[in-house]
Amino acid sequence: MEKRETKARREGLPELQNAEKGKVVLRFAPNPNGPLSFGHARGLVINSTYREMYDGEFILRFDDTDTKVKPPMLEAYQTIQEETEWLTGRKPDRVVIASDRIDEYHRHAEMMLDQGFGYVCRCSAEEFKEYRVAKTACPCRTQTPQDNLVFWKRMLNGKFKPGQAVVRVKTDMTLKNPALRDWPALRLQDTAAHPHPRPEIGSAHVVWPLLDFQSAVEDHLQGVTHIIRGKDLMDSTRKQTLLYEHFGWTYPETMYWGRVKVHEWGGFSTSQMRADIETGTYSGWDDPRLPTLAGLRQRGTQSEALRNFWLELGITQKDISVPLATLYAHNTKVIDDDAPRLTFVRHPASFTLVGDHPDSLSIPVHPNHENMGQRTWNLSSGTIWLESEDLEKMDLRLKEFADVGLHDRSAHIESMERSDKRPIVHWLPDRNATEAVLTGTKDNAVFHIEGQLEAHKHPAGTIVQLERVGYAKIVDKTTLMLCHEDLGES
RNA sequence: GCUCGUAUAGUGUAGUGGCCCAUCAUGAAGGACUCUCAUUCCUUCGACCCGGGUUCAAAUCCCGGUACGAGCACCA
Repeated sequence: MEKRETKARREGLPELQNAEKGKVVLRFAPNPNGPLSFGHARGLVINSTYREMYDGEFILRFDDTDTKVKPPMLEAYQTIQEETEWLTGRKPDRVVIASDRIDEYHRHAEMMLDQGFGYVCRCSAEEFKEYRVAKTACPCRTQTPQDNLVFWKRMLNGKFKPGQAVVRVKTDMTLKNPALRDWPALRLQDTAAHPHPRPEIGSAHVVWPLLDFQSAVEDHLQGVTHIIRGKDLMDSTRKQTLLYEHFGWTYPETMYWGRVKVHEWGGFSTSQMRADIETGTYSGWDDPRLPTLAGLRQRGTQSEALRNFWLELGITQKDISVPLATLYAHNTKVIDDDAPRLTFVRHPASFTLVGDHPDSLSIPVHPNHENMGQRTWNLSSGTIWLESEDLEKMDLRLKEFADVGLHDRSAHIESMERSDKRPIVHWLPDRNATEAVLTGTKDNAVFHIEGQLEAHKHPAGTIVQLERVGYAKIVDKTTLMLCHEDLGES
């Protein structure tokens, strides 16, 4: 009987190992070389949800220690904080910027050299690779701490060019895993040619930590207790654990998730998107075709839907491929109850109403929620719009109104009550219609559909349901953005 | 090549030796409700990678194979 409890389907995320309520510290550390993407959302959602579960702390950390290969984008520091707040529903408890902490990393590098578990290596990358493969020590490995500190000062003073010297962590050249053998901790960057975009940093430093060192030291300094990240960083954990042993620290608990691919999106990289935006392939970071948070928001994806999506996937180490339909299903659940109904007649054709009918019509804003009020349509002109795709059938039921028969350009009212099984179509009196364009995406292309939109007072940003068409976001008076891909139109 | 990791329905996911002829969601098909091709509700379909072993008992433990992914960057 008690055992049924344990067998019941687990709800939400699994428990954290070694976690004490109120004492859990988590972090998410993106590179600010662009705004956040769909994949980043996983790190944000999982880590911030654990913060919630354990009443702990959540740190947003900018790992901006490369000025050349992945140069940070200045605006991203702000954007990412806003996006984090949007997605997680609150500000991070702490924000740490790695480039503000260079002195701290230098201090630890010096400790490492002084205590003899690190050394300044002057081999080239190619040379060292041979030593790594051969499992033999490079000549620099046996230098005394005194010598290492001298070389260190020379690194700091710009006496070496990038590539001429690097600080390595002494591990063991015979370790089974080649990735762990005397891994590099800090290197030189030509910050004169490639200054850091933050004006307060600029060209102030030439010795910069690599991710494994920076992240390891910072996690310790911030008291991080649990690290949950992609399994591509598993070797990172092993490297960092070796460093922690040297320093006499204890490594946080770790969990990993696998790769996620979205069927409809190929492999997008931040740098590739950046290039495509610059060449005009995409309109901006918020282009609805892009797998960025900005792009998803642009098309009306709710943060709650994104959270539910990632929580449902959980943190398995399996590499998976999911269709966008899964995300859309979550989004539909979130938005439907609040989405006012609106009529949008695509490719409209004008008809004249023939027959007796009232001058006005009242239709609920939402069929399931009377308290959302009524929309009132004005029929006095006797002219209506019908969707041209609906005209194949000559007998139609105008939704909420009347059965009509179509002859030429007129719609003859045959009955106000529903009298048979004729198809129900959406329609619009011209007095309540304005021209509008519905924008959507399909197969990485943008399409526009012209039509007549029902007059409304919803502010920009409102998610509405266009009856028989789909959910859409109101962009401005005459523009709508389709929330979910695939309309069968192009 | 070396190292590490993962393998449950179409797609995701629960399950850590007996409650499992396997959970939940999504998807597909059918139906109910509805004056939307929406929402809601109901029904049906459909899976433990392969081969050995341990055990009274294995999706669950062990070994081997296969497949897929990641790391071996002076990127993150």
